[in-house]
Amino acid sequence: MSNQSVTDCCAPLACEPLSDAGAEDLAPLFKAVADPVRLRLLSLIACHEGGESCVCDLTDAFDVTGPAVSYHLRILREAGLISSERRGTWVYYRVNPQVMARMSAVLVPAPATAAGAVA
Amino acid sequence: MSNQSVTDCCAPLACEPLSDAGAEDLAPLFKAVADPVRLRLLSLIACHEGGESCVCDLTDAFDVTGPAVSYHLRILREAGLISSERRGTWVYYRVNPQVMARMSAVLVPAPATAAGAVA
DNA sequence: CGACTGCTTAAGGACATGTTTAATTAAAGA
DNA sequence: TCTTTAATTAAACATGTCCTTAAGCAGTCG
Repeated sequence: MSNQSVTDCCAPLACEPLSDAGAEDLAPLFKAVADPVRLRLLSLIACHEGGESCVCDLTDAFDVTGPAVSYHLRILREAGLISSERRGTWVYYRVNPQVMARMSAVLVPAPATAAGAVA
Repeated sequence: MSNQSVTDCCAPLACEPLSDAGAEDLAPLFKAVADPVRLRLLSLIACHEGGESCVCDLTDAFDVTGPAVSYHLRILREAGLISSERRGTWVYYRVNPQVMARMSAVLVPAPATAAGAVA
């Protein structure tokens, strides 16, 4: 009830027609995820022990140069999907599960005509 | 058990590190959805009575030219998110719920350390 | 301080996206 | 067949995306 603005701005696409504003709001999130490198980065961070990952780990994990990794992390960060924290020399990233949940919820297919579905 | 290749090629991002192949496979799906016009198209089709929608309805529904709608529908179709069928003069589109479900499932946040989660 | 590691920013260019107008195909009807 | 409506395709152009190399900034350690 508190932070519904983050977790559910929009009903699932299949429930009610998405408004123009809702679409403009949602599209950048999916755009951030619409890249193989960023999908893997997101996954690596999410799966990493403690739920966070150092950039150096990410850079080592696949065949992408340092600046490219930085670039993609910035895209994800600016979209709100991940957040960064510097601790000493290293920078750690962790995913924002609320945003992931919101994206996931929006894509859920038609709710199988469950009880009480009015819209 | 039958068509798992469609519905769950990849575990949720937060469950196990996405492979390179998995990322290349998934990215085009999100790319297709990473546009405000396409998000609204998808939503309009999914919500429309009977689960399908004529192109003319879609064109009328918002401020986009015919060719632009055709372009975006093609992107969605080639990504496998929707399919088209011509009936007489009109062409009807409907969404493919399996693909939606797959995308939704991949984005689901960490499974709350449920029982038996081995990955 | 000075050199070093970790990461980000900047500038550049190759390639992809999304829009427009004009032309084209597909079906229906007089 | 000729017109009309529905929808797609083609060509052209403006923007955006993502990579690379080179430079910059933030910390650590000797």
